Amino acid sequence: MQIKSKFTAAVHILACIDIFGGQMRVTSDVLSGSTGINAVIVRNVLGQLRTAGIVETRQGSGGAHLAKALDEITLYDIYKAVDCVDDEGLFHFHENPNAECPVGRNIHRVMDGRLEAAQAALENELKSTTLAEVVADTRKMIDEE
Amino acid sequence: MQIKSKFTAAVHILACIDIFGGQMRVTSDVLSGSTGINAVIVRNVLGQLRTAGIVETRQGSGGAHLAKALDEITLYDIYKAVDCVDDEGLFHFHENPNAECPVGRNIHRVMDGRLEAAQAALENELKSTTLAEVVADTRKMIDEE
DNA sequence: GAAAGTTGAAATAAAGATAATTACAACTTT
DNA sequence: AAAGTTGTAATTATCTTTATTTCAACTTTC
Repeated sequence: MQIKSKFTAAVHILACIDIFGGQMRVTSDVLSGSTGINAVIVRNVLGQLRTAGIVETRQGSGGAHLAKALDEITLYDIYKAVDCVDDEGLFHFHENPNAECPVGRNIHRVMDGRLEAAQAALENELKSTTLAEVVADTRKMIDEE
Repeated sequence: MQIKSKFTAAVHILACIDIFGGQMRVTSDVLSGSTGINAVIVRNVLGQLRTAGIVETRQGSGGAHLAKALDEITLYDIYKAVDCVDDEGLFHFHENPNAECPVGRNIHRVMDGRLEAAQAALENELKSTTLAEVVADTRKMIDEE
């Protein structure tokens, strides 16, 4: 079980938009080349990031741009934007517990609060880093190569 | 994307073993009946819990028993036992980032530490509740019905 | 305004992961 | 010996994720 690669892909994409944005038009083809991800999938991710107000793209002209300052975009914003986790939550229950069984009909409620707390802990951690840090670290690594 | 239901299933199973253990032989069939999960899958989960030293089962005789005190089993122990998350970690990277691209060949390293921290936050939260609490809450809910 | 290049989006296919099912040998108890 | 159970392997089904194909709508440039 893994959180879908769309999340890390989105971070990769945003880093590229910032780092290459000055030098070239960062099209879905360019991003596909850097990430190894199919260009249509890249466009889907960009679409979700656009809906979330994180990037700007336009039909025809080509080239994505950040819609916010790097330090105003957290990893959590990206994670939310690409829908890593739906409304059901990160944890999954089996659909058919037996309502005849006293444990079966209560276990969900007993667990819910605790699982939400665990998910919140993960998400809070993601809120604590911004793209600014990620890009700064990436630039540093590139310089040190 | 969701953490596989084997985790919540395992918690359900363990709660049943404790709550019904006094009254009946808790076989994989009984557990299948309460959870709605196929009996073979239940046996697989029990096998993983046994390997982790959480339950005891024996061929032939039938009926699972807890191998530890309820307050010595945390949700994290169960989560680990059933292999919700493999060695690759909770977050998933696309396999083929372009090594020619300076971002492509560095982004993984940049993100790793932060993603591990997020995963650790989730796991620490799971460490903070024991089966004793889950079972106590379940019994309370049953009594209040 | 035509050509070239791009985005947005839908539909379909491929690949991978999760859960269910079938089948049966090994084991315990009665 | 019979009945019931576990452990395990093999297969199938279902669902999710990712890739691919296709094309209309849009911008820019010539």
